[in-house]
Amino acid sequence: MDVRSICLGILTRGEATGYEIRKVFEGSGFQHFAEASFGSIYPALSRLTEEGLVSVREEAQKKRPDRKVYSITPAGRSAFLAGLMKTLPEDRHRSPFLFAMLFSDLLPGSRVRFLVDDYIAQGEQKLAQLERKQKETLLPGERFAIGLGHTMYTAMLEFLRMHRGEIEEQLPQAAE
Amino acid sequence: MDVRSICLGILTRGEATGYEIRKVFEGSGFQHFAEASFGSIYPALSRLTEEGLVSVREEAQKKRPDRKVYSITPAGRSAFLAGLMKTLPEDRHRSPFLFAMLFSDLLPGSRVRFLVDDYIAQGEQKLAQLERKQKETLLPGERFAIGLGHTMYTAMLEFLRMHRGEIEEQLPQAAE
DNA sequence: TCGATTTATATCGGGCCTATATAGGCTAGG
DNA sequence: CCTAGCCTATATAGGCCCGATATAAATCGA
Repeated sequence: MDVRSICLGILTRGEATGYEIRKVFEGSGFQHFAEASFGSIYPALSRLTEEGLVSVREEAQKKRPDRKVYSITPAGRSAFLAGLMKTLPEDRHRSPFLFAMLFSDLLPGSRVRFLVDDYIAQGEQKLAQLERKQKETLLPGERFAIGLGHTMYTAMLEFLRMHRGEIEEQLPQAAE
Repeated sequence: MDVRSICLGILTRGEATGYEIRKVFEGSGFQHFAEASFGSIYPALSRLTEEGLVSVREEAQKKRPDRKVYSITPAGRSAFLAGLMKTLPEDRHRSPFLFAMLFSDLLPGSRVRFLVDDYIAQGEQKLAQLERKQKETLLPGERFAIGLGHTMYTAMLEFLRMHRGEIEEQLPQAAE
């Protein structure tokens, strides 16, 4: 989803600063389907303000950068929901790990084993994070999204443990 | 993975045109972890040629645009493998569908049901495609990547069928 | 006490995608 | 038989987004 919609979506739940919007998707168990960087959030909020879809309240703090608290306007809420009524873009998944595994026959067996170990460890961390999140009070949609992530990471880890041997067993012609 | 590496990777398996590189990831069962558009492939191949990592052979066809067939050079092969030996970037997954589900409480129930139906249908198509691909002769790494995709899509579909009720049951305050 | 982390905004360069342009051949349906 | 749409094939421009960097002070931990 584009960063504009991400910002509007967060703001439907209450006012927030750019910094806070970023943190919602940072280490919070949502990264498996949406995220946005500062470099895109701040320009997006500026443009949304120009267009009247959000409003700003500047809290000039003593000796700190001005805290700009954004709120969604009625026009912004309409635009956000209108966006969700149009055809959604397709999912996009990028996995440098799986791409690398495509060429496991060209890599030293030790490298393949390391990459698999590392990927499993990362998956376990994300699973633990999702489980922590599941204990919090969540909206139905949030519970659903977290639950789906949990299911998929669990299935992924099981597959990795079951099938890693198929790419780690080096064929004779490949050098170790 | 960056487009440069994707191009080099394909070319380790044999020469190809930009058009053919694109097609490898188009409807071929690999889209769930890697893809690249023409708009990035052609510039990437030009730069790789300048850098000596690939070489071109121009086949001037009668009344057709020149077919530029690219081959990887020894330097290109080294650079590609060196890239796979460095720390890999993390996976990045974007799902406008799951993002929209986060706001299922703000949407009409009919819209939520439509989106879920559509997403399930798409998932079934991808699963069928992966199963067709599994019947082909594949390298171990390819079989592994396709198998993992199959496992995850299967788990995803099961979750969707089991839990869709949790977001489709509208709470009283939400309008239909 | 001093360094690291956190809060907080902003910009620049670069990478990648979408849409568009060009152009002729093939194929299926009317 | 014609023609519309798709396939092959390369290329560019505009725009979106990310990563890195800059700035600046407060707070927390060793």
